[in-house]
Amino acid sequence: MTPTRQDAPPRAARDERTREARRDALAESALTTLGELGYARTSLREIAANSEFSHGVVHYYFRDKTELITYCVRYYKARCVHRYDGVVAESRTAPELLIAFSDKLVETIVDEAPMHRLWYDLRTTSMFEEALRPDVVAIDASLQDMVWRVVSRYAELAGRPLVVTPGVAYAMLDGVFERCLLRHLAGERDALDELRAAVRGALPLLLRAD
Amino acid sequence: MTPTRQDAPPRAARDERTREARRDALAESALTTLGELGYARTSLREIAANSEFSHGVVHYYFRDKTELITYCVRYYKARCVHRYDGVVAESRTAPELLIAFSDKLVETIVDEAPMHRLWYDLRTTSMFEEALRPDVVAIDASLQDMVWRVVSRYAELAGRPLVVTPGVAYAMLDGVFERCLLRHLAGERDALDELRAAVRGALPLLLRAD
DNA sequence: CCAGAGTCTTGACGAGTGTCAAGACTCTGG
DNA sequence: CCAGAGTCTTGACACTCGTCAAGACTCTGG
Repeated sequence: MTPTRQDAPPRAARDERTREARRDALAESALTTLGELGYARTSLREIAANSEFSHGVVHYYFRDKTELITYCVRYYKARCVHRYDGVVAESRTAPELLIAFSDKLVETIVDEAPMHRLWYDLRTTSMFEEALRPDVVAIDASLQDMVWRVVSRYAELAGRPLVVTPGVAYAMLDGVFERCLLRHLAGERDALDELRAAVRGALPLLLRAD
Repeated sequence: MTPTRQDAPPRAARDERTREARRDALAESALTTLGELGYARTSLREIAANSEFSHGVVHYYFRDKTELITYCVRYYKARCVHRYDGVVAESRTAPELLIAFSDKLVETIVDEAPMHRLWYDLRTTSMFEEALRPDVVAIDASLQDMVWRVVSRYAELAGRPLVVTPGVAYAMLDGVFERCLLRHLAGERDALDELRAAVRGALPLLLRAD
């Protein structure tokens, strides 16, 4: 066998890597577009216009629109489900974690509002389109775990047990977050402060009364 | 002046009433269609197909699609915001109200699932389309009031004050409800029982510890 | 340098959309 | 019974969409 140079891998392998890079680039452009327009109004031409390619190239890297969207959804998930792990790891007391977590929520609702509304859009759309449901359910479960890591660590630091299930804890916090996102997008000034206050007030309620 | 017969009002008045009846009939058909397909995939032809009229008639009674949708949204609101008033009026103790309210939530999530997912669809869509936002915000406020009537009456019967604002109480319950709706639509059997249990477990948390 | 595989652009297609105009139908006042 | 206002249907329009085929461009192995 002819030995291959290590810094020049065989053709197929290199192609596979650039191919993956192209798919990721298209996914980035797609996510930008989806965050601006929403699922229903996002067209392949608009996605391509937000990329460096023309509209036909999408079908060169993805079988159809559904495959692109699915790829985007998974791409998105991989990027966001560990958003609060730092908060969990670095907080030393329960009040400290409460403050860091609520601040982080406010930060992300400001910095990543389009991605958040896209997620709610996809989740709602999955109530009508079964094709989206498996991926949405998987992400929802990941988000529930993410919240549970925060909440259970909070309880641990507080030295008091939780009185809610992971599902209910996630649903409650998510409800608060979604409502504040809507109000923030509607331009309500105090939405952010209320989110912070709401979370700081709500988390202690999930602990057994001492 | 020639007196008009009381059981035969002038032409214009009668026309106005039948015109209103037509608009309501179209709104009913539109809501059915919207609940089945969602906001984005509902077309005027599909709405007309679910009515006794042809597709052109929509523009005879509504200026454009937006006016029809707006009319539908308000029509929907008027029908649903007093859903739990009976529960509030008839319950005599806090535990009784808790049971009646949670049962009613389960009942409506089963019987009116399409309308509920439509509401979430509209609310999410309003994050992208400003035209929908005023009506959505108004309905959201009505729903918050609706929940607050339940929750505050519950606190009153329990003889303990609430420790959350109306907005947070609504957001938390709505989050639990939305999550269970999604799971119910996904065919998860225990979604309904979990909704019931979640609400019965959650409402007491909103009262000051005794 | 050149053939050929790989990559990307362009333009077309059929289906579906909101909108509207022209005309057919219906009902009623005189 | 008839004219005309009111109501509804039909068919067309301009447009956008996902998809795909034909060809142009790019890059590289030999």
